[in-house]
Amino acid sequence: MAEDRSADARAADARTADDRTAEHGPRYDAAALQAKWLPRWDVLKSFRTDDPADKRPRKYILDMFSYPSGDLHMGHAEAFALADVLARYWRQQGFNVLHPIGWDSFGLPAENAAIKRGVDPREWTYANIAQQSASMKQYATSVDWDREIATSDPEYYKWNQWLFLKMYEKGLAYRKDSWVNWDPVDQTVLANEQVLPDGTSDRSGAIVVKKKLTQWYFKITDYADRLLDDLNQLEGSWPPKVLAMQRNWIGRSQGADVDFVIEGREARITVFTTRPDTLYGTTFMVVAPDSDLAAELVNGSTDAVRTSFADYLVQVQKTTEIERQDASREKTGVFLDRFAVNPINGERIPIWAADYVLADYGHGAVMAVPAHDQRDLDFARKFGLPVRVVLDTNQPVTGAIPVLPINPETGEAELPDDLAPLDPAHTGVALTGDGRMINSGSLNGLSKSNAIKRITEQLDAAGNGRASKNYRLRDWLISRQRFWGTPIPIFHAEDGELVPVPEEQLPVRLPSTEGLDLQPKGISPLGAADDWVNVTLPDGRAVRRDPDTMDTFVDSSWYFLRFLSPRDDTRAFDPKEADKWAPVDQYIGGVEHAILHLLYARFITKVLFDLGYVNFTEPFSALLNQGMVLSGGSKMSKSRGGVNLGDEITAHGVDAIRLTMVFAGPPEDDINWEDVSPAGSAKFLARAWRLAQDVTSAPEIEWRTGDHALRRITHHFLAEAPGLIEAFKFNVVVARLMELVNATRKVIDSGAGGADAAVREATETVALGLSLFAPYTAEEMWEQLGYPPPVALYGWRKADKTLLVETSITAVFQVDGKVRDKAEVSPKIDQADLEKLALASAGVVRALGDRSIVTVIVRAPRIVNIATKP
RNA sequence: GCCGGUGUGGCGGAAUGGCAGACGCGGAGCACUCAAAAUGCUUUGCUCGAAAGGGCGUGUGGGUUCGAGUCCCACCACCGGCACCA
Repeated sequence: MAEDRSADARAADARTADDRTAEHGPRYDAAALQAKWLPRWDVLKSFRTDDPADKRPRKYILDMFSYPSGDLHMGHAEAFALADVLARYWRQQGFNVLHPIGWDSFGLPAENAAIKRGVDPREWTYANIAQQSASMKQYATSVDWDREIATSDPEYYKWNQWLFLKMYEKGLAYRKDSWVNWDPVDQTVLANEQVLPDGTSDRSGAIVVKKKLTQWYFKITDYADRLLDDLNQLEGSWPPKVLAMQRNWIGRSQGADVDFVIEGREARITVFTTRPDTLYGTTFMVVAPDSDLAAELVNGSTDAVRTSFADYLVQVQKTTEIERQDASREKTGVFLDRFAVNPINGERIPIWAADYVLADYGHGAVMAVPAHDQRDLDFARKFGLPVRVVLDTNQPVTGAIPVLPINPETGEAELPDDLAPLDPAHTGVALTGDGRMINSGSLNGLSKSNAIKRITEQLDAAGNGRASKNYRLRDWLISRQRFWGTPIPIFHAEDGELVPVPEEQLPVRLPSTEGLDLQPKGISPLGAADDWVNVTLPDGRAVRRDPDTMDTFVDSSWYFLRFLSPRDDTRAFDPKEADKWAPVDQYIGGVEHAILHLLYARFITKVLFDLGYVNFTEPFSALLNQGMVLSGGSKMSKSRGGVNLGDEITAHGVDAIRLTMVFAGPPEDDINWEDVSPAGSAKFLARAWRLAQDVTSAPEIEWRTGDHALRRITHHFLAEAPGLIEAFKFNVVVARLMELVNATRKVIDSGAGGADAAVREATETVALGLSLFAPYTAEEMWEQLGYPPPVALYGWRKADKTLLVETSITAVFQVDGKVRDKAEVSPKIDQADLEKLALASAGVVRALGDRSIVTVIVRAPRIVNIATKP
């Protein structure tokens, strides 16, 4: 083996060995660096952004603020490391960067902990905030601590109440009595967005039940179209997944409302359908059994129907949400012995009640077209209802309108022979594809989309239908029957009148918990705070305060604006500051908020736009979803154990943990902590740090005199890194830094030594680059190199273009696409010379053998490919 | 079922249509050491071969191209979201 090694390598072996025994120099000590720099940075306050005269361009970099439920964990460590890279990067690029921090400090965990320990939620919350902010400072996030906010401060939640009142004025906050999601463990209502797909609460994990209650709602459905359409603006700067999830959640369907006359009922029943083209194929109607409509229709029916319906309703209400959503479940239903009239052909169709129709979507009733809708077909086959095909899916959509065979007896088009085998009545498979209309009067021959257009016009003209849209999105239920939240600023008069709390009386502060039982019991604990809840108005009326608190997602729906003027006690935020800084240029957070928080924040931003407080309609111009940190393949949490951030920091140092987070892979990807090496990161940091120890030249040294090859590597790094950062390829930047460190090490050990100018230049570049990821190490290096702190405020250096020009290039010679030889050539070599060189090279000659050349592709100076045949 | 995403060494991952596997982890060997740790150096896709040098190789199958991890078509697998939403 030893024979293969170069003389240089052996010399290096010997030298490093000697150095180590001889020197006993200082060792890299992460804990010591943290202890040294943290207090100094505290004094410097380098990341304040409050100078109104600052003329630099601005960037607003924000990570989703954290819930102070304990100390920081690995998930925070990843998110904050990533966001901090961007904040520090843009600062280096000459931007005035706003990177604030705050605490989403209202909510159930504080309240539950308070109940458990018998203390005020305030104590628990603010103790946690103190602990987390200390950890965050140690973690060296480059934030402006002067702008720190906590949503549980009255100075903050006052403005939640202000926002509520504004929305109330505009009719966007309203009360209604409705079926709501009820969490039986936390004893509070939940928004739809907080119910997981398996029907459990996202907080407590309890199976959510339905309860009929009067609650406060925000009218987010008024904004459904804008929330959906404006997603197009975010295309390319938000993750496709989040855009898809939001679109899905809003769930807009286009179609038509169709009015059906009901026998024995004055008012018509309107149904929503996305397939008005199939109106001729409607053979029955279905209403949701739990709708008011069903109850009313049953009332007007026979005793027998009333009995069977009552039984059915009991059965339906016993069904859990989870069972109900199972599409493979057998269809159930009862005939109501009532009839509707199809407006297009006057046909009399029976009305059924069945739980596959939902009371709170559309109008709670559907026109059933079994031939072209699978659910209707399943129902029709179960209960022996007729199936009529009105769209021939065998016919091509384009081309001449086919001539349809007419049955002379009925005068109707017959099912074409080739369609008969597909008859849904027999196959049980609905025909949902496109084709040509049949059995549909004036629609015959039209394609699906043309028929939809035509029939909608016809219905509209006749006054019994119109184009219509429906949404999956529901209004946002914001009341919570819990203590630790923003009180809703409304008085209830005895006659039921709602009296908004006058703005000048805000904030409506939470009372002391003294004497209050916070134990969840289904009604808000605030209702029992007699002194607080009972108020006499100036006009002498005795009123009661609304005892509920707001969903904490109200707090987080506008907090990014509060950071802009965090101490302003005259308004929620200063619109002038909003003009300057907002919207957020880069938002960073977990994908778990893809719908909840992001949808609400987008909604409130649009409301504030409509109210004239901001001049933009989307709060977050770009979004990055960091992955999760996993341990043993599953998400880490306090209950499940896993890796503890504090322990990791103690073992490897803050810088090594931060570096590990960014080096692990692309930011969006999950990190399996077992797959990465914080010890390896620490080793690299020590290597980088040692470079600064070894530099012996003074800061004034002339770069140009240094090692040329190393200078080229340095300047390639300077040229390449910014693009990589902006593409979020932090891991690649770290890799390039490692290469730069390795190259510098080599020059020190086996080249010009620590006095070389290029060694200083490279080491300074390492410090500047490293300051994005490992602030302590970078700061220490910077000081060692002879500069005052903070390294974070030194600008990025421009690459010297003359050093980027290649002087020699490795040309690759291929035969039939396989590399057979290489040669060092001038970048200016011309095509003919390169071809000659290739054809003459030993590797090419050997590979060619006696094969004959078909073509030679030359792309000077990089590649020659010779295509051959035997 | 619909929508979004991802498939590259033992592992994390890199690669404007032009040398696949940068950088790191892990492994192997060596140096230093009484020894170990730490550190440094060398090496490391699989495979045939003593070597020189071959063959294979980016989920599968096709296609475009002188040339495909990258572009196109059709699949497969996995992850995530939605789903009796008319």
